[in-house]
Amino acid sequence: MTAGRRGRRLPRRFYRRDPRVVAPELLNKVLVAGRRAGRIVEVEAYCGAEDPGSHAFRGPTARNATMFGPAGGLYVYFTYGMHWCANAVCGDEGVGVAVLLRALAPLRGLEEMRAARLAARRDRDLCSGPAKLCQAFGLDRSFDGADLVTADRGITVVDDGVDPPPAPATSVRIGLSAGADLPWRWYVPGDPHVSRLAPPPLRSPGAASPSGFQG
DNA sequence: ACCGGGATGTTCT
DNA sequence: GAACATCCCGGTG
Repeated sequence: MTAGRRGRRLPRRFYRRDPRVVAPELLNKVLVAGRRAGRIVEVEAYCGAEDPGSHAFRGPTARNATMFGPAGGLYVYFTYGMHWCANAVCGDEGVGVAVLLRALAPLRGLEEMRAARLAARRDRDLCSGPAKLCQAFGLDRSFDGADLVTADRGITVVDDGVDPPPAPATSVRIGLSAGADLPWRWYVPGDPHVSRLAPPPLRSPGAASPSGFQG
């Protein structure tokens, strides 16, 4: 068949670059897992040994091993005792860099997502956070190390013809202590499925008031 | 709308 | 023992 309306998978060379380049290009691509699909609207870059906020900052461990594997791998980790988060591994093998998938706009398989996300009162809350989207898609440890390029375990990222936003919104990353000042978050301006407009206000004397915009 | 706190357990010091 | 790339609920305005 043709590539079709579901789009075509991203080649390995797409991932095999600096995560700060890959991240904004992942915006408006589509994450597909089984019958569920969602458009990527928010991402963050994690930059390995040069990034104190990255799990890979102190080198390989059992937990972060996937980050040091081939580009296009899916790094799924467990945090806060109950949540899973998913990243697309980037760069050269052995480097330990990745892009965190932070929010999606649900496209297909909404019934399954609702069943997996009983706490979500509105559809816009199904995938509006890194752990929410993993819960909605049923992503857990069993998906760690899946290859997005070959749709290993049924999960992949496709391009369905929608370009990334020409002027993506940027901010510092959400929820970090180390590396909190690095502006490596990108999102689709105005999209209601983004997790938050701006990170929790870090109050400092004389700081300018944040100027977020979104309908 | 905007807070504040609790849940929950793996990973690393 | 502390930290943690989070989420949800219940308070208050």
